[in-house]
Amino acid sequence: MSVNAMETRARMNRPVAAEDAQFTIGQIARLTGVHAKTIRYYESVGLLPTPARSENHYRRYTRADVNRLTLLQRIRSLGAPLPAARSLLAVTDTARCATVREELLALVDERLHDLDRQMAALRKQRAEVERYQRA
Amino acid sequence: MSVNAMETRARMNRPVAAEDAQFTIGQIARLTGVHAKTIRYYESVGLLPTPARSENHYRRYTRADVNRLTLLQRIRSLGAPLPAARSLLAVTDTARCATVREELLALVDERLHDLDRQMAALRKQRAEVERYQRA
DNA sequence: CTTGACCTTCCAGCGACGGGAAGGTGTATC
DNA sequence: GATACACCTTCCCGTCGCTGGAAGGTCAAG
Repeated sequence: MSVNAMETRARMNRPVAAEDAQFTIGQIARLTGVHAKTIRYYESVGLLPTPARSENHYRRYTRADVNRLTLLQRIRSLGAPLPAARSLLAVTDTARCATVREELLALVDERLHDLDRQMAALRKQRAEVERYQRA
Repeated sequence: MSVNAMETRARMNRPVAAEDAQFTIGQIARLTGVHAKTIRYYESVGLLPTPARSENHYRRYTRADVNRLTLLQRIRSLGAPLPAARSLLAVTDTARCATVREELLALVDERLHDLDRQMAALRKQRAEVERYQRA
C-alpha cells in the first residue's frame, strides 16, 4: 500500500476534522524522521503515551503525538540523555511555554559550552601531535 | 598495600634497569588514567597485547604498554571508535613515525570539522527556540 | 491468488565499558 | 599467628539507546 493510499484510507475510515487526523506509526516516522522502531521504543520506556489502536491493532497517532515526538527528537539532538528528555517533556505537560523555552535554551547553551571545551582540548591535542615528530 | 610499597616490591622482586620496569594493572591505570577494568577489556578485544604474568598471576606491564595505552586513550578521546583505534595502532606497529602523525592529524581535523558542524546546527536551533515563544 | 508494503510482538545484540560476586595474594599491624 | 586491608584474578550481568530479525497479521493492487 502506498503512503497516499494509506492516508486516504485513514481519512476514509474516520471522517474527521483536519486537526484530529490520525496517523500510523510509519506516517509519523516519515513526518518526524524518527524510525518506527525508535518510536515503539520511546513508548515502551514511557516517553510517549500509549496510543489508541485501530481495529487492526495498528497504533493511531494524533497531531499532539507528532508535536511531542518532534520536540523529543530535538531534545535528543542536543545530546540530552533520555531521563533529561523525560523530565523536560514532563515540564511541557504541566508548565507554561516560557518555562519550556528557558529549559530548551539552557540545554542548547550547555551543549554549546560543552562543544567549545571539546574543541579547545582538540586544538591543544592537535598542536601536540604537530610537535610529535620533531620530539 | 600502598602504591609506594607496591612499586618498591616490584623493584625488589625483579632488580631491573629503569627502562624495563614492570607495572601492575593498577599502576598503569593510575599512570594513564584508564580504569583497570577498561584495560582488561582492551586486552580482551585485542587492542592491547596479552601481558606477561608474575608468579601470582598478576599482569605485568612495561613502558611500551604504557605508551601504547596512552596513545590509545588519546585516540579514543578523539571520538574514534575502537575499530578505528585498532587500525591506527596497527599502523604504529609497522609504519614510520610520520605516517602515524599524519593519521592522527587527519583524525583530529575530522573531529574538529564534525564539532564545527554540530555547533552550527546548534546555533540554528538556538535561534529557532528564541523565536519559539513569539510564534 | 500472489505480491508487497505495511503493521504487530518478542527476543537478541551492538559498543564500550561498569558493577559486583567470589576468591587468591601481598603487606602492615595487633 | 590472626586480622585487616588493598590489591589482584575471573566471571557474568547490567547499562543506554537503540537496531535487526524472526514469525506472523492486515491491507490494497495486479
